[in-house]
Parts: sequence; structure tokens; C-alpha cells
Amino acid sequence: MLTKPDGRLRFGREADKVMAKKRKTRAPVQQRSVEKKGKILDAAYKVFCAKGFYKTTTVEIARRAGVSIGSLYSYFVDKNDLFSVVLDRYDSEFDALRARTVAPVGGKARTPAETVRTILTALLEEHEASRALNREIKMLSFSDPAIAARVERQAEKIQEAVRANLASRRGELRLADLDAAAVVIWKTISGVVDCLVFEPPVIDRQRIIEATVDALSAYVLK
Amino acid sequence: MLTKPDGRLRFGREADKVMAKKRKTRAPVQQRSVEKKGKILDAAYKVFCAKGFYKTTTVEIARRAGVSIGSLYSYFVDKNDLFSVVLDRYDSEFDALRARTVAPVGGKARTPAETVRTILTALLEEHEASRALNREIKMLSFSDPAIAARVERQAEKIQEAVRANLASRRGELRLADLDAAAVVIWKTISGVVDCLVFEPPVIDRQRIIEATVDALSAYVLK
Amino acid sequence: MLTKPDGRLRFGREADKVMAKKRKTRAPVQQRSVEKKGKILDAAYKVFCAKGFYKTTTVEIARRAGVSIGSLYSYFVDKNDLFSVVLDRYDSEFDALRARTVAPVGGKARTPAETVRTILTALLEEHEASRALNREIKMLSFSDPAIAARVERQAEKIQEAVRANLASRRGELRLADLDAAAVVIWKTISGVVDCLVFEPPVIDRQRIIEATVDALSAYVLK
Amino acid sequence: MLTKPDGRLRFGREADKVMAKKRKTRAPVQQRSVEKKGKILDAAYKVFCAKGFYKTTTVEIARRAGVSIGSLYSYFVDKNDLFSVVLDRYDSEFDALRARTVAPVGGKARTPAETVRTILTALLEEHEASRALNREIKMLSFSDPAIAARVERQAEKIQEAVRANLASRRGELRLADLDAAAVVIWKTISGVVDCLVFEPPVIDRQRIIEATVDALSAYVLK
DNA sequence: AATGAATGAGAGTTCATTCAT
DNA sequence: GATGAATGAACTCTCATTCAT
Repeated sequence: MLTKPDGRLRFGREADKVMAKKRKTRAPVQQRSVEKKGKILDAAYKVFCAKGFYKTTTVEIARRAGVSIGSLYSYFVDKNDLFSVVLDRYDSEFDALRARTVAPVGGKARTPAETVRTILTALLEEHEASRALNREIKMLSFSDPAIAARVERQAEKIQEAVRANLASRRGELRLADLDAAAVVIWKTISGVVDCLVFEPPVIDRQRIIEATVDALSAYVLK
Repeated sequence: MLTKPDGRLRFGREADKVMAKKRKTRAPVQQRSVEKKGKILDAAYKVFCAKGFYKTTTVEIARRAGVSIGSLYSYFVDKNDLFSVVLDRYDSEFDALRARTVAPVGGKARTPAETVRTILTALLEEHEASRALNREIKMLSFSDPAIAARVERQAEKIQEAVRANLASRRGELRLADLDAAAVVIWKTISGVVDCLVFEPPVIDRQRIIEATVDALSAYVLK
Repeated sequence: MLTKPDGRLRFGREADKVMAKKRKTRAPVQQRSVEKKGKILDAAYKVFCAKGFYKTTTVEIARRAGVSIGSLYSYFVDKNDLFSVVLDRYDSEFDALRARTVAPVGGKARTPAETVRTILTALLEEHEASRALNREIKMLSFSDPAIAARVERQAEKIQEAVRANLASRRGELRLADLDAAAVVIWKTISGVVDCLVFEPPVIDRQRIIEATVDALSAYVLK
Repeated sequence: MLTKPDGRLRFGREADKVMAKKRKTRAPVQQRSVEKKGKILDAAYKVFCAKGFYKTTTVEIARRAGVSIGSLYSYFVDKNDLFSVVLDRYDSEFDALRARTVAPVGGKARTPAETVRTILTALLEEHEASRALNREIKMLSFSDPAIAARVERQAEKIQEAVRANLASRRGELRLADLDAAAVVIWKTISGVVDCLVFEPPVIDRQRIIEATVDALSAYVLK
């Protein structure tokens, strides 16, 4: 392919890029490397959170991580890749959180109120911890289908967990349409969490938590 | 310092610049000028929606509006200002919507179920109409405090309307904390709307609307 | 296409480049623009000649042309495009040269010796004038298929002209294989020209010209 | 100043740097070292041929040679030096070839036709074998005086051989200016070889060889 | 001696904004 | 007033070379 779509010639550096976008980024096996990659990810996380994807420069990330820009590019293919890996890492943490809160109803039968309270509390804690990254993910998910897909995937996992939770207590509930209910419940919880985390506190947080627990209990219980 | 000396918002690249430059943008009094400003706003609205704030270039907006870039800069101080005015315009439409749906409980006493359904339907309609701009606003509101403030202001207005609505029917309700309830109700509604508008439809839309109406009725009614 | 060949996500700036490599470069219609584009091409020509494609920077071209780098990129898509246009321009001059020398046998029947001498002289003149660009074209033609194709196209035109010239005087010639002869004749001429232009003069130029005329006359004439 | 203090060539990026750094590159005396240097040269040869000087990275050469980049730099001062040594090696092979073909006319008196055919065939064979490196040498010789000088030196050797060959058969020839004739003959041969090796075959190779033999015979013989 | 992670100057390119016409 | 050509700071990414281990 030596002519571009518009018929112009293709040569020089650009000709290379055509054939290989695969690049060898160092797979950090050694102790030092792992640490360095981690430092870069930490820095990236912070800067992306503080300034957003577009306003963050790779040079600043490198500077904050205390490494050279060249090093950064030896661990990550490009800025997108770096962001992508930051998200991967974040997803894992989120998975762990979900496992600790929504999922494990199995053994002891918690009341819906208890469950809602647990989830809310955990989510709040987690969002507070990485409030800014959540911001950024949300932000990009609205402009970027690739990021949107990640968000979507996570949301589905949660929704499924909620649905499973409901199903396991079916007898006590007044719900007709479990699938739709799972959506509404999850949207209520995540909306409230977003509100508490991202918006200036107009009302005392505890009151809102109580109201949410109350609302969802009233909704689901016979 | 997130507002400029002249009260306009400060975000995007310019937010970094320390000094604010004064400029005289024409206040369009003549017929021609008003039309031109309108054309620019229409074009800006479309392009911002389609490509997002950062990926939109001012030159493209001008081209789409059929005006010169110089003209654009005679009506708007800078790219941020232009975006800001696009949002202003959008806010007005949203105000009108709120007036039509949430507020007017006065005369005829609608049931909570009816009210929820009305709001949901209206919001869905409105979001569908400008789905992309809503996306963009959401997106920027997560990276830009100035935009976040706008969103916040709108949300407060709605929340207030919801609270008023609840207050007017106090007798029929089981709610203790009206303020907190308004928050939870609004977050549920807006969360569900976002889900229906922005996410791929996993479940039939009507089922989710019904579940929402059901949930909120169960919550508020004695 | 939102995932790269290697499965990574595709977003941010890069996502744009995927959809549109077409760009609107100014088509200079106005007086000023034409001049400016010309100035850039002149500067590019000089710098490419002096330093070669890889060692030439776009910033230097802009500086030499007395324009900003932004201007340069408003006339040319990228460095390759600029080089490409430099070559186009050069090709046209070469076409004109060929028309003046090889082709026009029509009216007056020149002897082979005369023809060879005419071509040699014209080529020498032309190569001396743009010795360095010829160098650069040769250089890139060996590393870049796109450039090689250009060179090839030009060579074919000349070869065809030589063949036509021979054909028109067939009766006087001792040649059996006209096509092959055209190749050998052209390669002899271009080889000698390259030698005279690019290599340090070991032998007096006129003697080499005479020898070439002698050689080709002896070859073609009965 | 195109030769370094230590006599090595100066080109590529480094040509710009004003100060030359002295470095001790190991003179490989041990068995292992000799092998290693050889492996690097082989790899360098291959990659330079395949991708050209500018598009070849030293890291890739090292990787292909199966040595570390650090090792590479212990045998070669820099990228230019490495390329230079690759060329030295290539020159030696070319010298050997010339010795086998052009020079040794001594014993048996070959006809000019036979001689031309022998040279042509040998050159073709040799060029085919390292077509890509020849490309690269040509390419750099046009942008880099240091490389050009090498090429020049080789050409002179050949030219001298051709002249000697002619002189040894003077009596049979119709040539007045032997020096000029040697140039023309050599340029014809090398031009034809380049054409056959580097350009897409428009005409059957054998026909062109025959035409060349014919042309040069007609030129030199009484 | 050998390794390969680290460096950082420098290249190509974009785009908000200005200002001469 | 209108135009759009011009500007140049800023950004992403590359690769020859070094040097701590």
C-alpha cells in the first residue's frame, strides 16, 4: 500500500507506521522495572484525575513519575495505551470491591436494607478514594466509544450481581420484573453515589443514605 | 478562580492562562448580526455534540456556520465562551421543559405515579433530541468545574421543583425527610434516563419506565 | 474500527486520524498565496537538495522560506507531501526538456550524432541546474518505492522518446532490436551525464562527450 | 571536514556534532569476539539492506545479531562507524570480483565482446546478490560525500582496469581517446547493470545484454 | 565483559487566536 | 465589518547513545 486514500505518495517515516503499529514495550520482569511501571501508572493516575485526559501531557506524567519521557514510552505504546492500563488497573479494584459487597449474600441472609447500606458505603468509599479518576472515566466515556464500552462492561457486571442478589431472596419481595428492578435499583444507588461524591453537599450525607435505604426497602419488600 | 473578571466561565486550555484579556465582542443589534450569531451557535451545537469539546476546532465551527473564523471571534471571546453560550441556550430549553413537567402540579392534583411518568417521558424526549450535547456536558462537567457548576445549578432547580411537588402533597406521603427524598427521587429519575438514553438497551424501555414508576410510588406513598 | 490490530483500544487523537487523513490544504488562488507556496517550494527544494530528505526538517524549510511552520502546513499536508510536490515541479521541467531535445525529430532529420549531442548537452545543463535534487531523488528512489515509481515513469517516457527517434530513422541504422537499443542508448547517455555531473572531473568533459557521440554513432549507424 | 580525526567517515546525524569523541572500541582478538563482531556485521548488512540507513535502528541490528546493544557499541563507535565497516567488507568482495573479471585479460586474448559479456555477467551476479546494499550505497552516496568518495574510489579502480584492458589490445581498436573511451564503456556497462538489477524488467534481460555487447563491440572494433 | 533500562534532544504536526487587507 | 492567511507555543513520540549493575 504505497499510495494514500487520496492518491498521494506514502514514504519516509510514515511508510513505516503503515506496516507496523505493533511495538515492543518492555514487559517488566525485573524488580526495578515493575516498580518503575508502577510509578508511572501512579503518576498517570494522579495527573489524569487532576487534569483530564486531554489536558494531561505525557511529559508531565513522566516528570511526576520521576522518569524520562523515553522510559515512559518504553513501557507504554502511547498515551492511549497508558490511559487504558490505568483503567484496567482501576477496573480490577472495582471488581474486588463488587466481590466484597454486592455479590456475597450467600451465607447470611442480609436484609435488603443492610445490603443497600453495604453497597452504598463501599461505593462511596471507593469513589472518594478515586473520585477524580471516576470523573475522567465518565468524561471520556461520553466522547469515546472504547471507554464507554469499558464502563458498560463494568455496569453490566454490577447489574447482574444485583439481579442475582434479588433472585436469591425472591420470596420476600414484591417485585414482578426482576430484571427491570435490578436496573432501577442500580441506577438509584449509582446516581446517589455520584451525587454524594461529585456534587457539593447540600444536604447531610447520612440523611441521603437513609432516604436511599428507605426508598429501596419500600420498593422491594412486600 | 474559575470565573473570569467578566463573569464568563473559564475552562479548556485558557483556564491555564493567568491573565484574562479583555475583548469587545459585538452585541448583535442588527438583524444580520443576530442571524449570524444564531448560525454560529447552531453550528457549534452540532459540532460540539458530534465531536466533543476538545476534538472540535473553531475553524470547523466557522466553516459549518458559513462564516469566517474572524467573524466567529467577533461574536465570541474564545472557544470556551462559545461553548458557554451554547450551554446557556440549552439551559433555557431545559428550564422550559422543567416548567412544563415537574412544576405545574398546582391546579390538577396528579398522582405521584403520573408525575413520575410525565417527568420521565419529557426528559427522555428532551435527551433524545440532544443526546450528544448532554453527553458533552456530562463529559466536561467531570473535568471542568465551571461546567460542573452549571450542571449543578440546573440540578438544584429540578431538585427544588421536585421538593415543592412533594411538599404540595405532603398529606398523602409516608416521607419523613422531604429534602433527602427529593434528592433520591431525582437521582433515580435522572439515572434511569441516562441509562435509557446513553446505554445500549438491554431491557425493554417500557419495562424500565414501569419499574421506576412502581419504585417511586412505593417509596413515597403511605 | 475501535480496536487496534493488537486489540488495544483506540481513542483520543489517534481515533481521529483513523477516519480522516484527507485534509484541506489551501489551494492558493490569490496572488499572495501563490507566491508563498512558491517560496516554500523554493526553500524546500534548496534544503532537500542540500541535506537530503531525512536530514531536512520542516521547521528549517519554513524558516528559509520566511514563513511560519503553521503556514507551511497549511499548504502541504505533511513533509512527504511537500517533497512530493517538489518532485512534481521538477518532473514538469524535465518533461519540457525532453520535449525540446529527444522528441522533436519531426521536421529536420538530425543525424544520430547531432541528436546525441543535443540530448547530452541539454541534460547536462539541466542536471547542473538541479544537481542536488537529482541526487536526492536518486537517493530516495533507492529506499522508497513511491519515489522509485516516479523515477521509473520518467525513465520510461525518455526511453519511449528515444525508441521513437530511432524508429523514425530506421533505414539508416544497423540495429536489429530497437527496444533493447533504446535501453542501451539511454543508459549510456544517462550514465555519462551522471558521471559528468556528480563525479569529480578526471578527464576533460568535452572529450567524454565526443567519445559518447562517437560510441553511439558507431553503434547505430550502418 | 568529512573524515574524523581517526580517519573514520562522518555522516548521518553525527556529522553535525562538532566534537568527536574518542572511544576505545575493542579490537577483537579472542575467538569469541571475532565471531561476535562478525554476527553484528552480518545482521547490520541485512537490516541496512532491507530498510536503508535512516530507517535502521541500532537496537534492531543488535537484536538481530543476538547481542546486546551495549556489546554493539563496544565494537563500533557509532551507527556510522558500523555502516562504514559494512561497506569496507563489501568493498573487499567487490575488489575480489573485479580481480576475477575485468583485470585478468592477460593470458588468453579475449575478444572485446567476450570481455564485455564476462564483466556484465559477473556484475549482474554480484549486484543481484547484494542488490539492497548497492541500493543503499547509491542512496547514501547521493547525500553523503564520505560515502560518495568510497563509491568514487571503486569506480576509479574499475575504470583503470577497463583502460588497461583496452590498452592491451590497442592494435585491434579504432579508438582515439582511450581514457574517454574507458569512461564511456564503463558508464554504459554500469548503467545497463543498474537498469537490469534495479528497474522492473520491461524487456527481456538477454536482449539487453546482447544489445550492450553489440554496442560496445561496434564502438571499439575497427 | 556484558547487559539493556534509561536518557532527552529533537522531529513532525496541530490549532486557538490575531491582524493586515 | 468581514476575511482567512499567518502565527508559534505546545504536544506526542523516536532513537542514538550511555552507564549503573
